[in-house]
Amino acid sequence: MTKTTICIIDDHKIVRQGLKDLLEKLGNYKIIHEFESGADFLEALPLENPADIYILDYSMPNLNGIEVLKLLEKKEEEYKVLLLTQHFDENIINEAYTHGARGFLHKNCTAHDLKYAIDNIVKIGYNNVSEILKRVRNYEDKNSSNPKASIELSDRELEFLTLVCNENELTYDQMAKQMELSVKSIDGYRSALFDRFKIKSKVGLVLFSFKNKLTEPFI
Amino acid sequence: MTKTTICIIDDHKIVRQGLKDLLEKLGNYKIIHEFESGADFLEALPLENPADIYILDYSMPNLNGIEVLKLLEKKEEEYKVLLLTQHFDENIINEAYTHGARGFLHKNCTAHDLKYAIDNIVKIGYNNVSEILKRVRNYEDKNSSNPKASIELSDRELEFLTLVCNENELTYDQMAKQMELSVKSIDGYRSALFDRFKIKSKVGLVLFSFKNKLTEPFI
DNA sequence: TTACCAATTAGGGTTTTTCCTGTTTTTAAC
DNA sequence: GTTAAAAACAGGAAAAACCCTAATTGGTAA
Repeated sequence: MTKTTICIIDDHKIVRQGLKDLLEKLGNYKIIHEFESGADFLEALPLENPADIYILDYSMPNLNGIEVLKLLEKKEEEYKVLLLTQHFDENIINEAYTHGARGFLHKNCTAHDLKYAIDNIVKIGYNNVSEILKRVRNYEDKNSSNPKASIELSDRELEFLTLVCNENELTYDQMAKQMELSVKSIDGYRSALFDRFKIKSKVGLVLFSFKNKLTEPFI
Repeated sequence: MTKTTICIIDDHKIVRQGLKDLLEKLGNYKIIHEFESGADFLEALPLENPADIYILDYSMPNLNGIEVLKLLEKKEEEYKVLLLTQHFDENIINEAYTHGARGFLHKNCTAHDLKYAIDNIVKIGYNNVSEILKRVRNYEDKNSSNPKASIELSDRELEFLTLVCNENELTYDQMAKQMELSVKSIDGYRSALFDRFKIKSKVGLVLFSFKNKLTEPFI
């Protein structure tokens, strides 16, 4: 019986090791590739001997799992990706599925869950077709009326945003002094980001920044 | 040669598995206990055969690593704890050390880092004494002038805080309507929380709430 | 009953934020 | 150099946030 071949993309050595061990104990699985970042993985494509399934971590520095999925979508080859996450987040699941993820698992799942998901994906293509369809539909609905904000930030914008999200609770006046700008320039940055992010308050800036990991989280 | 005995406390099976595998491959280490939550671990104390070192995950549901450390401090027995974290956070490191952690590692460390830290802790008691002292001193300084805020919240306060941290970016006026209170009552809640949390702005409320996980994070 | 506490409401003030419509200065491109 | 785009700056006004002090209400403990 040929074994299911697997590729793991996760920045944590320990997680890679754990998965490897777990899977090989389950038998019938063989890890044939490992990458410690999304960038490394993408660079290595197309693989000479593709794996049957790609286990991809969501939270990685630089490129997170969703971003990797988006880039994979553009490739000609098909990659069956099972996304692994630390926390359970509806939005991430929805977005992952709309960008081609075949399944979704929490890192705290049992060996049985993992086996079940992998086998389903390899055999049927998806872990749970009806759930995926539901989520993709919902997510696209929401997005059509609310087009994705651009989150390209200039150095200066990032500096401003960092000050806004800073625990010192600076006023725009104080930010102006720190950035050696007039309050009016700060107001310009504020206004520009409000427009781009479709928000309407300082708190909105903080929430958006956290949600999109634009500034260093301290949590 | 007797092996160094280890206890692992981590809510993720995969991480436990990975650590176990990694350590046993390094030789000279033996995992003798595993717990999947801080609560389980604390309940099992005192252990019949204590481990030489306790590898504790920071981010766990219910009780995080710091909270576990705080409860361990009250015990008579001594537990040499090496704290593992996902993200690198100065505050967590500082707080962990002030509450008795012997060492600190990022989950993405190498097997060598892990081995080095464990051996140091078992032999010397601490991973890096001078760094720890520095951090503990700094942290206590900050805390003495800024005593810990009380984070007991009434139902109504929590409701208010939830609205503040809500993505809808409500004004206090709108919150008043939703909570069926006058703006002045809302202002009362605001002011009370500002005092208790030693903050001075709406953004401060959001940051504090996230930091202390007072409201449901969406991140 | 009285005294007290917490939650709520009020009035009225200052500061900050937000939102306009502009102008000037810098930078980059041709 | 000219020109176009981006970044910085301005005045002013309305809204919201912030900060006092104090009164009212309702429950409850002495």
